[in-house]
Amino acid sequence: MAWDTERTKRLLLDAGVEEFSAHGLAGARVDRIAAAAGVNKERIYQYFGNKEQFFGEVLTRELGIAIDAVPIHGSGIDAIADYAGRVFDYQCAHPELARLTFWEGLELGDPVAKEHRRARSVDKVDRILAAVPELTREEAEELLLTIVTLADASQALPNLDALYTGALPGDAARLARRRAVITTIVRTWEREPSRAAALD
Amino acid sequence: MAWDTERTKRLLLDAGVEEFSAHGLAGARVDRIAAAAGVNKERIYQYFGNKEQFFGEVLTRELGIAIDAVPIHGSGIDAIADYAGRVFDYQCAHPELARLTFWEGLELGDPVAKEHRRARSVDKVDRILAAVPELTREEAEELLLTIVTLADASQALPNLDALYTGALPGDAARLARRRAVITTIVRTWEREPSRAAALD
DNA sequence: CCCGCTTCCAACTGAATGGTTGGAAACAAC
DNA sequence: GTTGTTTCCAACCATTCAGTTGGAAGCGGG
Repeated sequence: MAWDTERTKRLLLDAGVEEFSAHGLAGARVDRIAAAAGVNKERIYQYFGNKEQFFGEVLTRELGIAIDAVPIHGSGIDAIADYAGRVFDYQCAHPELARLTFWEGLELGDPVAKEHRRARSVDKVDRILAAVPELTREEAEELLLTIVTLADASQALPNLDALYTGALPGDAARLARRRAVITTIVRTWEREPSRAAALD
Repeated sequence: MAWDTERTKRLLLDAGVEEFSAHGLAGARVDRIAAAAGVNKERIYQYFGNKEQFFGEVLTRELGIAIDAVPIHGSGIDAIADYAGRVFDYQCAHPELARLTFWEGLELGDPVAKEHRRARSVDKVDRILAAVPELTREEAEELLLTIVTLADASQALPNLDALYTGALPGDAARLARRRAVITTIVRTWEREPSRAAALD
């Protein structure tokens, strides 16, 4: 077979998603990633520098895929509620992503590729504002943060779920209920004149 | 000085809070904990078994303190909103706790001292139901989960905050706004006839 | 003051782990 | 088919880490 370095890189990134999602940056084992990818671990250092930089690449790739996969459509608060539901669905389908995001927050503090991701976030906020012009920018920011936090947490923190609802992991009815809670919360964003007052 | 094993244990637990909160279970270093406590690390194994059990003790103690520190008072949804605000304040004052909770969710999956904590959660839900009898048990559970998730996340995940609001860490005005968002969300729980319908 | 018991620790160990290296094999150009 | 370059890997290395051990020092009881 001919050289196919892109394939090798992709194999490593795929294995990295699994490993980092499961164990985080400190807990991940470079040897395991290489073995799962069927590639020598030296390749990781050659292609990506070191473990931490590699983690950054993994996270950046997954985040990029996710943000493109869930666009905002339509207008009105229901469009945002619909968006929130689809964010939730995406997280359910790709639970690694929420875990990666949380590992990043805990282990790194400062986000990787900060500028790039910040720009993307501003873009999302712009789209929310375009869909619901009544909101202030700050309200839209808080709304987006709330959506992402709740959707991510429901995937990444099964412990809270088990504790507060007694739910078993993978309970579909539970997931549907949680989804409904989130979309309902989003819809309240427009019906609350007191909200704006609270944000003086 | 006389023997004071309780003091030694407390020193270790205190140092454990710091270390585990900062680095998680996998990232924490037993040597660092012992050094910070001014105690030999062998004491950890003698008193607590191993690193993971010690982590469990640390988390259980902190959680116990926290749950007692923030009770539910009064009745009506405003009492719950007030409770949510105080949960938020407590998390701000003790940011280690949220991080410990998140580390647990990511690294352990299954909660430590599950039965005990589950019972305490049920008790909290009971108190919410007592304060707001119109809620179903499931609604109350979702409400509590939402409160805890949002309050914890705002402390444990500065990366999301930085990304979506561009806030610098430690911005007091930002914190106050976030607090208002959470209490406002709580208050919507009673005004939404559609919520019950959504939870068929 | 001595004896049994507990608390404490310096030093050690065995196993992983992140990262490196020297060279073999695949490839392209000529 | 020879040369130069790039991809790839087995084996290696230095370090770090969780956990152990053997014994010193503090303690209460007689």
